[in-house]
Amino acid sequence: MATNSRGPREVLRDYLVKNGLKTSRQRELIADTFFAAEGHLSVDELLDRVRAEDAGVGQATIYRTMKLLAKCGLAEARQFGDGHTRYEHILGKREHHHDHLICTSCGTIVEFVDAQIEALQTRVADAHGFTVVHHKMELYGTCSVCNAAARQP
Amino acid sequence: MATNSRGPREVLRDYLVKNGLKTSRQRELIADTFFAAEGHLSVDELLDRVRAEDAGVGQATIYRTMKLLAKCGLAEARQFGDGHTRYEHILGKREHHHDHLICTSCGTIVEFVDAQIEALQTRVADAHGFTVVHHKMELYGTCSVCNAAARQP
DNA sequence: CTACCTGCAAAAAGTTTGCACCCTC
DNA sequence: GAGGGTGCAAACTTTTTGCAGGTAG
Repeated sequence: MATNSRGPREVLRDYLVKNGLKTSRQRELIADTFFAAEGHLSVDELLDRVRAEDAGVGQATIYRTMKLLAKCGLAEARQFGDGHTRYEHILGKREHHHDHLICTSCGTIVEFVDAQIEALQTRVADAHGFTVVHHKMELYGTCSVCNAAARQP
Repeated sequence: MATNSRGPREVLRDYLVKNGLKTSRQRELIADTFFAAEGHLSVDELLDRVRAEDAGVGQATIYRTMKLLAKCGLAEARQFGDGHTRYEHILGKREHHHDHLICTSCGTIVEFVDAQIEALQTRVADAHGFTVVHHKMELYGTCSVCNAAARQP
């Protein structure tokens, strides 16, 4: 139960210790910067923000650290097809996994969870002999504001 | 009504003529090879198959032709996060939308549709005032073969 | 002091583009 | 015959890797 209250830094440290790895100024800075940011950062964006704090950080370190964060369950890589890998933070979201509603008109992104859908996904996977580890679901359309605007221009 | 019975070659030709472009041996070979194959080919795979027929085809031609097929609504590019762009044929699948189960171990991709999930997606969207136009759902995990292999190495 | 970690730069990997020649229309 | 199409190779982009030197434990 105390386990659930650990923050990113603690989860990272535990993982490092457990695997004989070391903490470093850069790793903590990158993790902090990543978790301080909203939503889905590309490696470029993250690098910019990290360098605003410490201009000496190399891009290779960002790549290496993000893979590390992904391995210890703190981050997840996402591909939106624009050629840039983006990372999303998922700490504490394991039980509260979320999906996305994306407004193609104004760009608003709403997160949601639907237990019934999750259950059905598992059922579908079972039917095909798959064991699902994670999933992505994105619903694209127009939000209420844009819908209203379209009706009364 | 005759419109719906046009095959890929006809759709492609129409598009070319309409846009002042030209047919070519390579374009038809690539389109034929692509449509003769089962779903989700990477550019590499497609290039191999095309070269089995005509070893002289350049990879740039594959890239250019696939973009062309995407433009005329015959194919759709997809990114499953393994660093390879894959194309899926969508002719006649407009009404038969489907989602994907992806094996992170061997790369197998299974298509599925689940009406209940689709219905629930609409319900969720409604609850947030969204009107969904299209969506993407990908379930990542391990397929039955890889599950079995993992249990008995 | 012994790994591990970092920054740099070179290397990979995937995709695009410039160019001279070829082929449709 | 003119303008698009092709193959080749070079250019680009994004990510990975090799190395020499730095640093945590």
